[in-house]
Amino acid sequence: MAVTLKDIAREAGTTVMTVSNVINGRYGKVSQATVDKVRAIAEKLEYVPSATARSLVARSSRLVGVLLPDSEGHDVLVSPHNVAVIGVIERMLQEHGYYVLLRSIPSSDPGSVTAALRSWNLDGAVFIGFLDSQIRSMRATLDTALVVLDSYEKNSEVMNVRLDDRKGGYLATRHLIDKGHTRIAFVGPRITERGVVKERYNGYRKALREAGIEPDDALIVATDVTHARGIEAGRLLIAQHPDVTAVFATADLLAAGIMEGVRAEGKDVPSDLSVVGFDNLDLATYVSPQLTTVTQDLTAKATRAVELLLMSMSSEGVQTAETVMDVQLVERGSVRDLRV
Amino acid sequence: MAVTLKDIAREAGTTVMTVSNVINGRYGKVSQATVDKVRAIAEKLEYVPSATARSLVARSSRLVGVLLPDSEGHDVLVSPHNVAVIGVIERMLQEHGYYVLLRSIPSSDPGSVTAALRSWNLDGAVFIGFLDSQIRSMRATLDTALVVLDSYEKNSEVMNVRLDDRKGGYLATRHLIDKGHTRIAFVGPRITERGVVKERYNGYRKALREAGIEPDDALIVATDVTHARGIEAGRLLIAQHPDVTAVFATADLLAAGIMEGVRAEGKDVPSDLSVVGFDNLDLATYVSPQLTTVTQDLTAKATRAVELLLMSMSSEGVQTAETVMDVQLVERGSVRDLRV
DNA sequence: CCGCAATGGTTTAGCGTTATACTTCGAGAA
DNA sequence: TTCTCGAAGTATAACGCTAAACCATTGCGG
Repeated sequence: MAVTLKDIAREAGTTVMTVSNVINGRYGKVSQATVDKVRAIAEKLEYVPSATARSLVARSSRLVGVLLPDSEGHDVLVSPHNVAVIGVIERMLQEHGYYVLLRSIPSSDPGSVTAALRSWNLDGAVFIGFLDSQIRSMRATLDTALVVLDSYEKNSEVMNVRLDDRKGGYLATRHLIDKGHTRIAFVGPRITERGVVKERYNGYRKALREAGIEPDDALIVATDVTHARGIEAGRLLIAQHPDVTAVFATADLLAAGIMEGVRAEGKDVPSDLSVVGFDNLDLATYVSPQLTTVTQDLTAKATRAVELLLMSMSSEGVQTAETVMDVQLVERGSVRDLRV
Repeated sequence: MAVTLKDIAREAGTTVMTVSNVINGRYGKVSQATVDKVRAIAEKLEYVPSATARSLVARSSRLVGVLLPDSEGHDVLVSPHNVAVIGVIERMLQEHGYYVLLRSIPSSDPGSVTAALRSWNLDGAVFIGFLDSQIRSMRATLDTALVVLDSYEKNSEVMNVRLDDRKGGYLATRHLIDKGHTRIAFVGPRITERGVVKERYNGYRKALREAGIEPDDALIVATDVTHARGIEAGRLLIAQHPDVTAVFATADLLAAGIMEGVRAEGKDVPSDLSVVGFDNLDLATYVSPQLTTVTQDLTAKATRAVELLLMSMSSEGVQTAETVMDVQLVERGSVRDLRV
């Protein structure tokens, strides 16, 4: 039995409404004496207002849904990247008096789960790592302030915060070119019509073109983003592309695998093959040589997402459809300078 | 404006109560015709019951708090280990119709934040990765079903699910002994009065003793659990303990660092030094040689925690004070067999 | 054709809050 | 003296839902 306003009112010999006024600091209508008495009693009884009752009358729950694709025990929540983002989001929202409802969404029928969420009268929601089709289906059932992370849909309906992946791809490739490389492979998931990979690929092409190098489709290795597949890719490059001196991998996991694959073929990184990754996971500093990679400021990204959400919730009429976060190259030891 | 029972009732020409009965499948009191009509309308209007209103009357929120220590951007939520656990917990609770309220708790004054959580009338809570003092302070302000993960307090008040760390330490050390090692170092955080490290250390001692080897305090290296510190530890071992042929590290991160430190000194794993880790992170298979390590079944652990919580919430009067999860050794490539 | 039960509802009240309108009391202005 | 006004409350209703008690109509055995 939680303590309610009623309990305090009874003990203070006043009405529920007066107690409510005191608790909420609406002192205009209450004498100092009453304020003090009520406060003392509330303190003594360890009163905590009921969030459910409040949301009911306020038509606002102070609840923000953070939704992730359900990955059957792997992938998205597990990605260190997203985890850090969630941590920052939670802390920021907490600071602003919001609570985070964490929810994994099965890839089949995402709409049904979002419908369930609607029952909580969310003030806002953050979607992390969803496909565009899923976003649409979820958006349809969930009607709140919304910020999406890392979507590539040109959907002006939702606010989106994403990386400048193209620049990332450009930076990585450009760096390799600057170090004298000309035969540069691209290793990543299959390139689709639009999306992260496509953007990174575009950056890669741009850097090549700028340097007067014609992109060669034979140097594209499509593979899953896992360490094991990285190893395969590394071996394959060594075995079948002796002319290739450098690789741009779209993920550190892949890059780390490639490094190992190269070693498995009796060659070495960076002397026989230079590698640049993407993400700057902790892992990048655990491997040896340490991985040169493209990094993003996760905190900045999460912060931006929350800022947008907060603005949108306070309905200050935001219309920043898309925020593109900057990206940087971190030079470490996995690239060889061919010019010396 | 969310659709309410009232809206449906109006459209169906009946009362709110009847609609409520239909929605909740209490068909005893309703004619088939009415059931069909109401359902059709509810469907059409995309009615979703208000969770807040329901919790208010039901005195149960279907909400479970998952609380983590606030780590200022690092440590606990970030630990891949906990992340996986949270994922499993969320999924299981979701299956049982519960929602997860994720909350990071500042180490200073944990009680104040838990008080805030009380406002949500949580049905249950899971504490992950807290110190005993924090657990006590939080327990005091939060009055729900509770399961704690990885506590070492002998606190029969709360249900606790933890690893068999002692066995882990034993298994790791025993394995090294079986492979012919006798000078075995212990690398981990400082050993405290009680806790994870102490347990693992006890297992280490037990294995040594059993083999007739007297534990030598000189072989204990106390250090933080980071990759960088692992490197230092590895170098130190090579430089100052040439007689040591094997190490048990209490964390994979540390073990991976040690392997690199060894290499930095121009030596090799496992030929010059054998290494066994603990945790079986993904990382363990990314390093080369792959790391022999102690593994736990995270899914089983999370599952057990949720089972206990569910039982406790349905107040079936559980009193399993402590569940100790089993642990296993995974043999990979970081241990040399000295007997051959 | 009365009484009684089943069928299919409706009404009332209450969960813990808050917004809004209304009351009471005393003091100062007209 | 009456009128007005501010201070300090109180009373009522509403948020969306459910439990529980309360009708109304029909059908049927006695």
